[in-house]
Amino acid sequence: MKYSKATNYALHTMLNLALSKSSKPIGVQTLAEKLNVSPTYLSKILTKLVKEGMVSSVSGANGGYSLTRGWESISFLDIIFAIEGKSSLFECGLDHGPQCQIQKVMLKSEKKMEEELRRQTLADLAKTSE
Amino acid sequence: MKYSKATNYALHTMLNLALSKSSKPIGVQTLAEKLNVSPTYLSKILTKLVKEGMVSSVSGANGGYSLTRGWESISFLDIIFAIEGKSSLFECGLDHGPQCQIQKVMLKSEKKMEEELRRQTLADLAKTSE
DNA sequence: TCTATTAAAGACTATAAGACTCTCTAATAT
DNA sequence: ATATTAGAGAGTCTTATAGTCTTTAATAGA
Ligand code: SF4
Ligand code: SF4
Repeated sequence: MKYSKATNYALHTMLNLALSKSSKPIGVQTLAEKLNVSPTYLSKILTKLVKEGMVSSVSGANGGYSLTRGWESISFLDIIFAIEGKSSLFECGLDHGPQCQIQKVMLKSEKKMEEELRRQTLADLAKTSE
Repeated sequence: MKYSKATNYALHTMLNLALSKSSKPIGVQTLAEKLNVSPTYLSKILTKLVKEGMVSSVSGANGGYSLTRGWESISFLDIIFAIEGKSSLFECGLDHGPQCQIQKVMLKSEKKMEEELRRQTLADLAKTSE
């Protein structure tokens, strides 16, 4: 069980966008170079972020990507969910009701991690990384 | 990012072993039937648990698997680590030193989950599941 | 000592998910 | 119009998971 590389790229890209003071959008070409990853691949990741409303994009010349207003409060969890999906890490396929302790424990521990990831915002990250 | 099925099987098998009052070891055949999984596959999972010292095995007629002494204090985390390995969920491959906030956050959140998983023992599970 | 039984090991196959690439279309600034 | 840039979709490559099959080692009991 590992985070996907896409999540890694997404986190770094969001940080790059947050650190860019420019008001101009940044092209995927530029962003991809910093991460040493192919532009077309990063493009798909960015599209997911756009669909979740954390990033806005503009096509055409001088187009590119930029963070949406309110970006400061975007959390690590938001970014991770955008890429990995929101479903639980543990799924047994069955449902043996409330007497099932296994799911209860697995779910609770997962929530603890999510809680922490929700607490960390992009603003925090940008502040300590600049 | 999902837990593997093997982890699921391991947790259920450990629970089954804990609930079995019999002092006789239980064969993989029997254990596999309960989970509806092939005996040879479950066997590999059990071997991992044996190697971690949580389960003891005896070959030959009337052989099988049983929990080792001290099983009550085995935690969910122990079982999960035995199957999934102990390495971090987030690995970027690089090391940009202490100013890297991304790793810091990811690692910390992971630890929160592990903390919770370490708190839950097999004894707790068996008690509330019998 | 022989045989049935059971775990362990290893090679192998199958399926699925992740990590891309390529090509084409749509939007937009100049 | 044209150049530039994002988006969408199909297709490929690689890796990890999931699982099978076969052989060997250990042990109980006849
Ligand atoms: S006991 Fe819980 S975890 Fe296990 S199969 Fe039933 S619902 Fe799933
Ligand atoms: S900044 Fe941190 S997470 Fe990103 S590549 Fe460097 S060490 Fe890894």
